[in-house]
Formats: sequence, C-alpha cells, structure tokens
Amino acid sequence: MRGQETEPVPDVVVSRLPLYLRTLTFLAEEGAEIVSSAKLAGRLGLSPAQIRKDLSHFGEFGKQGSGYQVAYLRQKLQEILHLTRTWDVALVGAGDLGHALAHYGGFIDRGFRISLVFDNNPQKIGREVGGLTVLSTELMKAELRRRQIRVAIIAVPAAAAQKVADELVDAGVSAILNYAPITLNVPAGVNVQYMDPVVHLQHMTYYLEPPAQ
Amino acid sequence: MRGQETEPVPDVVVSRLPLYLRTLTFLAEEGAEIVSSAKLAGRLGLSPAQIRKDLSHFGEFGKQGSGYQVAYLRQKLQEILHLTRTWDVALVGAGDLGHALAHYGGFIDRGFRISLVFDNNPQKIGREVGGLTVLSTELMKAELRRRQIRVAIIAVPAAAAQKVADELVDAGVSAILNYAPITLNVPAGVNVQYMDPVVHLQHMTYYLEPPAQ
DNA sequence: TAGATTGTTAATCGATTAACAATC
DNA sequence: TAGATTGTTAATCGATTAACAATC
Repeated sequence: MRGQETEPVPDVVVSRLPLYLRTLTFLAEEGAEIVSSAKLAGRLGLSPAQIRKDLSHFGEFGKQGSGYQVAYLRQKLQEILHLTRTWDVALVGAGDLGHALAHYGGFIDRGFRISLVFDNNPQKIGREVGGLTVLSTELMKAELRRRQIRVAIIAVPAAAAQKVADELVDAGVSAILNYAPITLNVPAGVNVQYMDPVVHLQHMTYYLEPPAQ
Repeated sequence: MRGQETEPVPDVVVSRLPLYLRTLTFLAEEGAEIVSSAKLAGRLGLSPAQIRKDLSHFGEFGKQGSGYQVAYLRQKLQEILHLTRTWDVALVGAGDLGHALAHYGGFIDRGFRISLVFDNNPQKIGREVGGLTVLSTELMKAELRRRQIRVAIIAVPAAAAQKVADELVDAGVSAILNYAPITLNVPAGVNVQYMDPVVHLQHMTYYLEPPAQ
C-alpha cells in the first residue's frame, strides 16, 4: 500500500498484466469466482510469488486465506491498463493481413475497435474492408488528428513501414503495433510492439535439432 | 572462446539473435560490408555492449578496430539458429488469418515454408489456399508424422487451440507459433511462442493517458 | 603508428524467488 | 479454531553495463 504512486512499475511487470487479464476472463467464463495466485500461476506457467509481487505494485486486491475475486481483479486490471473504454485503432495496410485484422472479432470485447483503414494502393482505396471504407494514406494525418487516434497497427510491407510510422507519429499516434518485419525508429514517448512471426519461429528453431534432411 | 559448448545460452539472448539477423540482412541489402556493434545497436535500440556480449556466447565473429563482416556474421547467425535449411511448417486454421499466413511471402527467404494447411471445417477442406490444398485435421497426425514436421502455426479460434496443440505435440511437433489468444499447456521440450495482438495493444495502453471521451 | 573496436571481466542493476508474519 | 493464502521483505539469481586490455 502507498499513498501517491511514485516508483514506476517495471515494464516487464506491465507486459504480464494483459496475460493475467486474459486468463481471468477465461476463469470468469468458466464460472470461477475466486482464484489463488497458485492457480493463476499454474495456468500461466509462472510462479505464484511473481503474480503476487506483480499485483502488489498496484494495490492489494486479494484476501488472505482465499485468494482473489475473479471479477474484481479483472476489473482492477482493466482499470490499470486503461481498458474501461474502447480505444479506436487505425489500421494501415489493407492487404491480406490487413483484411484478417479488420475482420478479426477478438478486438472489441478486449478494449479495441478498428475504426479507420488506410492504404496507398488506388486499387484498394474506396473498397470496403470489415465494414470500413479504405481511405488513402494521403488523408491519414488529417483523419487521425481529427479523431484524436492514439493507437495504430502497421500492416504494410517492410519497405513502407518506417515512412508510415513517421506519419503516424506526426499525426499524434503514440502506440504502434508493427507487423512489418523491421525495427522502427520512433521518438521517445512512442511505444512500438512488434509482431514478426519469423522472428519467433527463428527463436524456436535454435532449440530444434538441425534435422538430417 | 571455449572448447566444447557447455553453459546453456540464456533464452533472452537467443530471443535477440533473430533481430540481429534481420538487421544484418537489411544492412547487406543496403550494401554494407562491415558493421560495428555500435551501429548495429543503434539500429536496434540496444547497447553495443549487449550485442558483443550476446555474440560472445557463440564465438568470436568480429575484428578489433573494424567490426563485423556483415555477410559472415549473418551466415554464422543462420547456422546458430539452424536456418541453413528450410523448415517445413504446418499451418492449422484456414480462416482469414490462415489465408494471410499462407499467402505471406516473407517466410521462404528467412528459413520457413508453409507446407501443409489443415482445417476442420468441411467447407474449407479441399479448397486451395496459397497453393496448398486444405486438409482435414483428421489427417493431421498421420501427415505430420509422415513428413516429420517439427514446426507448426496455430491460427484457430481460442476455443479450439488447446486441442490442436495437444494433437500437434502428439504428432511430434515441438515448436508452436500460437496466434490463438490463450496460454497453451504443453509438455516440457515443446516450445510455444505467442502472437496475440491484443496483449500487445493492452501493454501499450497502460502508458497512454486515459483519454477524456 | 594512431585510432577504432572487439571480447571479456567485474561492477552494477534489476528481476525473481523463498520465506513468513499477518490475517481472512 | 485450524488451514490457507496474501502482501512484503530479504536473499538469490541473472542480465546489463562500464571499462579496458588486446589487437586489428
């Protein structure tokens, strides 16, 4: 317990909170009303102590002897992660991946809604994707500013990604989920998360025996 | 330098190697022949010392005074990550995301090839996706065994993912890239990497001011 | 040679874990 | 009450960084 929030919470702790939240949602769907740090840890492959320590950065949410109320902790995590509202997200790139993201039904009940789709291909501009009309990237900056969009997803080829990132930052975006296989250069204060499947596959092949073939 | 490889390399080090490799490929395309740890670090937003320390787990690849030969270090990283051959990958799930992955052109020159696509939907079985015929998941175990597939991608809804994972493991798969928003339970020796866009978006909203709206 | 940069050591920093008093 | 589990402290563990001799 503490009065005013002072020490910043380590980013590695923050990165686990969405996993806790996701698991709590499952537990709630399964009808669980109470969960212990041990049970939550078992689901996630973490240690109970780590979960308790992580949560202790934000307050006291459990009860000795029983554990955490699932609905309550879930609510608290949503508040901590600023998910008590829905964030409008701009999607840049209306290719195969952009289509998949625009059609993905898993955003809305976890705090996000793709509200704008951009592409620079005249063939795609004006088409409809996931209920949205694809807009020209030339309109991007103005639209993002007007709608005060803070979150964007980059789903363009690597060669175009840095330019898109620059424009997004210029338009006031400060959270970027980047599917392009390239490290982006962004100013301090802008957060980038990376989603390159090949990077994760390559990470795993390290542990695979180089097969005979 | 050491004789026989003894100490295991920390996983956090392994996780950075694909990023080094990716950046070296870019540098090679840009025509760079030599790169210093400082330049590589600048590109990646890391410290030069970290890159040198990471690489030192595997050998001595640089030259005092100049740095690393791009082509040589790239080759070495490919060998370390077992990327001197192409890995056949099974894709499970032929929905929007599965389509996007099957059509993605970025796998082949980075060591992977989607060779099999499975789905349990009779509407999809027999259809063609990215040049491959969608097979029934009922054939999965036999096909994976027969072709000795070690790497798979899960692109099915969360509700189906654990069952798919169990079947993949049973079929001998030991590296799973999981797009379903759920933590998988797998035996020791099976590696899972997660790709849940919402988890990464939620990580970032922690740092965003909860907007007025 | 002088300048630059590696590979490595030791110091620092930070994260995880173990343990337990508090308490439901 | 007895048993269980939290929140927290201190210890441990591991990763990052700083610094520099070696050397290209």
